[in-house]
Amino acid sequence: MPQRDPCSWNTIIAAYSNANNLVDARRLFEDMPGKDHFSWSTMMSAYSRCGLPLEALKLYGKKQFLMSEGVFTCSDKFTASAALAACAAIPCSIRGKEIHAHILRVNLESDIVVLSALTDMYAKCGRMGNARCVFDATLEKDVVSWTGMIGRYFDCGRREEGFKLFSDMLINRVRPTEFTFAAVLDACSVSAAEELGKQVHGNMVRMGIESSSFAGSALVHMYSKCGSIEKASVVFQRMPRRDLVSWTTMISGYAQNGHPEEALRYYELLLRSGMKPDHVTFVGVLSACTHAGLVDKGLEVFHSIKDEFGIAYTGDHYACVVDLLSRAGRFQEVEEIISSMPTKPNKFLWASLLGGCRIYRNLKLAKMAAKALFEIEPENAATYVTLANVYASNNMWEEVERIRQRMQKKQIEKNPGSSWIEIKRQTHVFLVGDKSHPRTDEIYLLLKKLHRRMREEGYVPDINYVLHDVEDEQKEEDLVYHSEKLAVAFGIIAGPAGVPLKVFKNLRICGDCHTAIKFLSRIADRVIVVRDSSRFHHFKDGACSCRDYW
DNA sequence: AACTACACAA
Repeated sequence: MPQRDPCSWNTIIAAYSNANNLVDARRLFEDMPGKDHFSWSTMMSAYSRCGLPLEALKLYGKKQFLMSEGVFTCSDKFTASAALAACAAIPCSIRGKEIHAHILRVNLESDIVVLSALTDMYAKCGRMGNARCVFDATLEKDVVSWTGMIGRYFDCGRREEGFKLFSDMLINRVRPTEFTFAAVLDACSVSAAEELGKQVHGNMVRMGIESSSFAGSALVHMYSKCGSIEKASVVFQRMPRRDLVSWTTMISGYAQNGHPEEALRYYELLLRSGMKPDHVTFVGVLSACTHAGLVDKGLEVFHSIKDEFGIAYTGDHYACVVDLLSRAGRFQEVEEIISSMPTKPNKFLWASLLGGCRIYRNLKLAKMAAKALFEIEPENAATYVTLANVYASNNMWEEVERIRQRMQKKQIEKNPGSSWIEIKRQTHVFLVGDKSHPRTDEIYLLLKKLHRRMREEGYVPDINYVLHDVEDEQKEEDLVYHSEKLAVAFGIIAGPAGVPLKVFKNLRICGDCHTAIKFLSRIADRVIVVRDSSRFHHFKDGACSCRDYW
């Protein structure tokens, strides 16, 4: 190679860094005579991007030392923001505060990018107050300053403040980018605020940025999570460029919304388009097989991950395949998979297994799964309740009582079940037996009336679910007033006619409610969608999209 | 050259 000037050294270091080839980038970096700011910041960013923020900070320390030796005469904003980004990747980093102090000393606090990085660092280290101070102190905020702060509010669940800031941003006439919309739409997805999401979609159309694959995927995701799979599909069809994320979003959306065959069809289309699926894609495909009860197809897909696509299994893949097998009662194969795993099963794998054991009353494996779960997350009430259910279904009532006592002693409280429904952009939340809603009288009257009709049509309340559900301690008559039934009844009363009712629940839907809502969908002639903690149920004409396989 | 970054089932 000919004699290289600093510029060509840097070019090659940057090329290696961009290819995430840290080894060669670092080798060149070490060999380079007269490293400048560019070399240092490029190397640091590469470490952060590859998940090695501590290495980035080590380099920053070295550079600081060289500065004190007089090698550098001035500080550099690029290096400073790279250092802040590294701190942001380390939760609770106190190094960030030191770097902040240094930035103030060398007068870099007027650079807008440094300020964004600083805001982000504080927020990601859990210091929302400090982050907001820096944000407020940023004069001439640009779209990145706004988007970053908005996103951080959503990250920590401060939804209202995030939306408020988004509207402030629009008032300040800062034009959002697809980054901004992605953050806002994600917040809509989490809370299933479809009306709001729709309005945001409208804004995007007006600004002409809905069709990029980045923002388009966020839209597909939002509509899927709100149970509007048709709208998700329309957005997907209209996207001029679809990347792997778009496809994966669509596949998972179909899987969750009770269209496993569509999910698998889109997986085939994806393969035919020549794109290569990644580890996330397979989570969606496997969950489609699980929901459809297509066990052998699922196993075929599972094996293809490694054999055909050469992708290493993740803990999530193992959890998916155990879910697939457990729901089908194929415990022999579950045991084989667990013993062949190179890593320790994660909590989701154990929870899936425990869930399957409840269906098939498999006490032996239930005990094993519960034991593992008690170690991983001793505070989780669901483990106790499910294990108690397995004992109950084996008529081992003393064991059930023992678990109850153990929970009491450890003061483990069950997560209260709640359901909610959005009507005219207002969210109405219900707890079991809730009488706090202003229209409680109408709701209870309607439920009583519907209950009588359901009985006439052959509905039998399933008292088993008094025990089986997480909301279990209710007496039989309380089944009628489970939160999901209250929300559905309110939807029938207050929701616009002819529009599907969409109810959301923080826990899994109760089995009796599942049966009852099937009847309700026919009697009230309504499409009722219930999104519970694990999936969607689309009820129509007395049947559910899950075909009772859940 | 730096800051914000869409997909995953329990």
